[in-house]
Amino acid sequence: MFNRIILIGNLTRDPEIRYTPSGVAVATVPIAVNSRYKQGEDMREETLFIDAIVFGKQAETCTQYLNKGRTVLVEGRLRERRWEYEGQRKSKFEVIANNIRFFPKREPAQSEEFNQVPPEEYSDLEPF
Amino acid sequence: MFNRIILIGNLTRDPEIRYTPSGVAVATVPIAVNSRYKQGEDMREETLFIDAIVFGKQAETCTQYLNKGRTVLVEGRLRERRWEYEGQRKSKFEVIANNIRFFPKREPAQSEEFNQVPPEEYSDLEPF
Amino acid sequence: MFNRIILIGNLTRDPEIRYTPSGVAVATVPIAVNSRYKQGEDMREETLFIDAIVFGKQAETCTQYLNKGRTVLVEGRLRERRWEYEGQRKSKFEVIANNIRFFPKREPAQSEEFNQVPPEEYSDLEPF
Amino acid sequence: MFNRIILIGNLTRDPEIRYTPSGVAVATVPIAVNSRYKQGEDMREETLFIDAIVFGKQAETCTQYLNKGRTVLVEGRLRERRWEYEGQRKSKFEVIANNIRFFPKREPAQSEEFNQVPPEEYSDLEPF
DNA sequence: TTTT
DNA sequence: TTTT
Repeated sequence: MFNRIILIGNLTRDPEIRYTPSGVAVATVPIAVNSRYKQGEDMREETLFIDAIVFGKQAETCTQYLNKGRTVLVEGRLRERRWEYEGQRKSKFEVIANNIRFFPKREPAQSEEFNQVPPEEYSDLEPF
Repeated sequence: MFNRIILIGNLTRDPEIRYTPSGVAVATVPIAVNSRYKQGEDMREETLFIDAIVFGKQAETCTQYLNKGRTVLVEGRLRERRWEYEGQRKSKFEVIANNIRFFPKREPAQSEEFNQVPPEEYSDLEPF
Repeated sequence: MFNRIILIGNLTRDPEIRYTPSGVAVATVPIAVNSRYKQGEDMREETLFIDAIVFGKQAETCTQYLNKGRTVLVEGRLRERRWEYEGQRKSKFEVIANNIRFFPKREPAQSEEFNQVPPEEYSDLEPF
Repeated sequence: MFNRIILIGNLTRDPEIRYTPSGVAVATVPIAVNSRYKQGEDMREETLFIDAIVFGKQAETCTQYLNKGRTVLVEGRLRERRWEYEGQRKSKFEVIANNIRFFPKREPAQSEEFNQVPPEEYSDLEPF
């Protein structure tokens, strides 16, 4: 079947790296993705918080160059990881990344936003 | 920023429809997305279960034509809905769909699978 | 930067395979992608014809299992190949595929279309 | 079927706007998308030049705010437009955009590149 | 637990 | 015809 997700967001913390028993690097890159959409008449904001999981050489590059606040594009597949903890069923959604790209560091003065043309595509959507 | 997800999966139940106070149709379309990927030497299978939320005329078309087992392509954005229930913090990931497409009904005899070439793209990935 | 294209279409001919000097298999998979969109009041149809270029083991699998009429999903990047021929500048757009998936063969009797809900997302678009 | 393309690139010229007989704004936004990929041992660069076609209010926003050199994300579908000119068959590939986003203006001094981790995903690909 |  |  097919499972593809593409996100652009900002790191909410520095990446964390660990290594599998077989020695593969695995980085966790926690990001926030801001969206705006129309809800009837007014614009809503919403933020998605999710971790990207990055492997191998890319994991090491992430740890080396990225830190809190940086903007990245992440491409991969969505998965829900499930486990038990003290008899509790736990679950977490993550993006298993096969591709991550770094956007230029933002200049402190450069407050012009990552601009977004009003998303007409969503104009019929979003009740709740 | 940017938040795009594209999934192909099978309905795990019939869609459910409801209407917002302002009369907009909202359908919940629960799907299962099967993936295969290499983990070191062996192939793993994994299934993502998630609801697509569809609005307006598309919601009505889904309810009318789709049922359990049907295959769909869903395109939209990922969001985490959060709420409180009896003092508990709850949360659920969903796909807010701006586009849904129906695949042909599978003939009962036609058991040939939605085929998938071994995803070389993931060959370096996936420790856990 | 970022260059991603995802198409679902039907093969217009059987795939063709060739091998690079270094022995890598390269398959050409020619597809037709049908779209419908609103133009003002009426629905338009349009078909995109393009070749997917597939490498390695996937190229061999394509040649082995696919033939004219089969439906595939292709994911990759778009590129324009340019060359000279008899003093003429030639060019061709292709999808360099990193992923190709096979849909089930359609049963002859099963004429129900790969259905498409009217794409509200394009409702404001498309003059020409 | 399904036809989706997502590109991030730089404007090679200022956008141009025109209006259809029915008064809909149509902007042409010409972009260059740089890619790097491995070809056997060495890294190759390649640039895709293509026009994004943007409609309605988004067309006007593009003309107002974008100019040569700016970076944008474009999402839409690929199409080949065909016509005759002086007995010659002409054709042009374009992206019919349903979504365009503006990236921040780059500071002149800020020469740090839109960074790209070596795309392991393409490591098996690209003979030619 | 949250970024801009 | 090309951007960084």
